[in-house]
Amino acid sequence: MIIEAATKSFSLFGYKATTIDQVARLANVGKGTIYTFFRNKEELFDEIIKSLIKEMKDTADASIDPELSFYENVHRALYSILRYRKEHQLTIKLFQEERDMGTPAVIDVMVKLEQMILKYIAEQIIVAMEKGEIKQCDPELTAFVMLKLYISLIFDWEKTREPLRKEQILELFELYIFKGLSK
Amino acid sequence: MIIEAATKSFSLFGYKATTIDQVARLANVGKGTIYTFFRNKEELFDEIIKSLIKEMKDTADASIDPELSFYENVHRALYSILRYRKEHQLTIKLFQEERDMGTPAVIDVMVKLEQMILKYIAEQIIVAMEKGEIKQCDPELTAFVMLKLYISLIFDWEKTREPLRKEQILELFELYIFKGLSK
DNA sequence: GAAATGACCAAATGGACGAATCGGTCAATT
DNA sequence: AATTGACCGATTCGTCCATTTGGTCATTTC
Repeated sequence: MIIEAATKSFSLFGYKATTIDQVARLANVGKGTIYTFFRNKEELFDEIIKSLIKEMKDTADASIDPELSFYENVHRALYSILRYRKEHQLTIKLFQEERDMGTPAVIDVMVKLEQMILKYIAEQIIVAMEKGEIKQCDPELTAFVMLKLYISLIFDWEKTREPLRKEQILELFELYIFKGLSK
Repeated sequence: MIIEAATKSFSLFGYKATTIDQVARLANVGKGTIYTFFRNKEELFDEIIKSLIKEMKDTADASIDPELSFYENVHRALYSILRYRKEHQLTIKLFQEERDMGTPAVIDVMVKLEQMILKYIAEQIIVAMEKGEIKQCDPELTAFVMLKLYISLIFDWEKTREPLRKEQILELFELYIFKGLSK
């Protein structure tokens, strides 16, 4: 009940604007009860983020299709993960709070989230290299480049221009990262 | 004298923290004098940014060597332009002010700066396509991807990891954008 | 007697409001 | 005709103090 109430409140109001009193009220428990299960507000927050990360990972895993090529699978996994930022209440709120207020606890969590995504991609890259599907490269750096390219295409491009369609993003991803511009 | 004093003050204190009184004092003129040459604070600022842009353009032009390949020239031009952000007092200050305070006038200017860079790269890309050096692609979008990749490699990567050397960046740029990861 | 509770505390936050500072004007001066 | 700084309204700053916040713990509950 506490986790459910806290998730709802964090999603609606963000980390800073969520008070323990409110979570206790929403969860129909006394305030002290929360502190028998969580050492403090941040630990409660971390617990919720832990399930969020698990959920994202599962979604990404589910989006991968062994029949398809590596680059298409990376595209699918990345796309499904990054859709969270745009469509899930909690991640939207946290993303805004990080940008607008710079709440330290939120920054911490967003860094963790990015690290998890990078680790996930890097693992896929290592497998693809072992299979001989792609050239030898630094997995960490390649994952970083892929993620940044995606974020640019999905979030930054839309700030000033017409949003790109899903297939367009796939094409661009293929063109720039896999095939290369050289003739 | 006014422009010189204003440039110094903007570089040292940023846009918001620079007062017209201070510029007048530094320039050894009365405050009213400034308003006979510039309609307001923002116009004075824009004038200074105009010379900054010209300076950046000249530096980029100078860094291009017709003997070298297209991708190496793009790398050189981008690298020299982006070095401004790291080494020039004024751009450093403005970059910080945009990130930390979100001063509207500064955001405006930084958007203009980015547009100028994108336009510059797009022009280079169009020429390279005409020469048949690279595949057909959307110049605007390609310029966008190149710039974002560069910014990621030069600024974002360094936030949490060992900075990349110049040659490393060149190699990565070649690998991801030009050759592609596919075998 | 273990778990739950809410009154309680120190610390952080947020208005309220007067003082100070800001960008910009303009009559007086050079 | 060009320059100036006193001056103006608007915004920001600093300093209160009342309120709220995260967290504790003696008391109550089952």
